[in-house]
Amino acid sequence: MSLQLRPGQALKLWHDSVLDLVHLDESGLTVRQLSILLTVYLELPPHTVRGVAQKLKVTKPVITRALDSLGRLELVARRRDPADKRNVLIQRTVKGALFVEKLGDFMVSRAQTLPS
Amino acid sequence: MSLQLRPGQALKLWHDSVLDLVHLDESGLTVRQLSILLTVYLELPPHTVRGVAQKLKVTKPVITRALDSLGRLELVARRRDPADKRNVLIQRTVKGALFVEKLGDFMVSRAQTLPS
DNA sequence: CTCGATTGTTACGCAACCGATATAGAGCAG
DNA sequence: CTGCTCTATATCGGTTGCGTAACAATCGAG
Repeated sequence: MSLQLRPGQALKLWHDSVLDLVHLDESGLTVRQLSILLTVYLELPPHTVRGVAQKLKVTKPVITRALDSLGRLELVARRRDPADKRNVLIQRTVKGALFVEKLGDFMVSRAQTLPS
Repeated sequence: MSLQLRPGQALKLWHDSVLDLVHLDESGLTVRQLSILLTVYLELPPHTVRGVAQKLKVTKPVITRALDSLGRLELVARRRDPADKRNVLIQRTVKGALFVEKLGDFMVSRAQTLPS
């Protein structure tokens, strides 16, 4: 089953949710950082720097720097891959999980207030 | 009529849409800039610097700088208010309208591919 | 073991953003 | 006109992000 959504609804939903995110902004997140965060929390592990870089179509240093920032905020963590020590595994954190969960709740409640 | 959306669906929809946005990224938009852009195009004019600043709960210089950037990208335009020349009216542009429209289309098509 | 390939990080120069403060221009009450 | 308020912008120092290029660590084929 697919979700039917008209452009006007979609944009309003995005607008409202982004506004919530800006208000929640203890962080100063970039669109890229947000994208990385959601990728790590929504797609199946394991996540490597290279893999995420390909997914976002950006260079690896971009991911490294974003992980520095997200790590400082404790929204994600890094760990060396024991199997192949060249790899870095991007891991979830409690704080990050709560943050993402809050984002989802915002969007759900915003969706309920959309005009038909 | 409200739109029923489960948290998992909402987050996946956001993830997919943000990913599209990052790919479309000729711009390097900030979450704040995106928020301003959507506000200008979705809410009723007129939009002033002060008004948008209140809406986003940020200071006015933040809006001024964001308008500099968005103006450089031709996504919005500025005009002095003839009635009260202290005000600056934030106006829409063709390029900005197309950009926002594209965002809406992305989200609509992403919504259709959501699992139920 | 050796060497090329792969992974992630760091270094560098540059541009953009931030918060806070100061400033310039316009309105408005008296 | 005078002074006070309001608007938006300019300025300052500091922080952060970017792209490119170099780098160290690790793997794996031969």
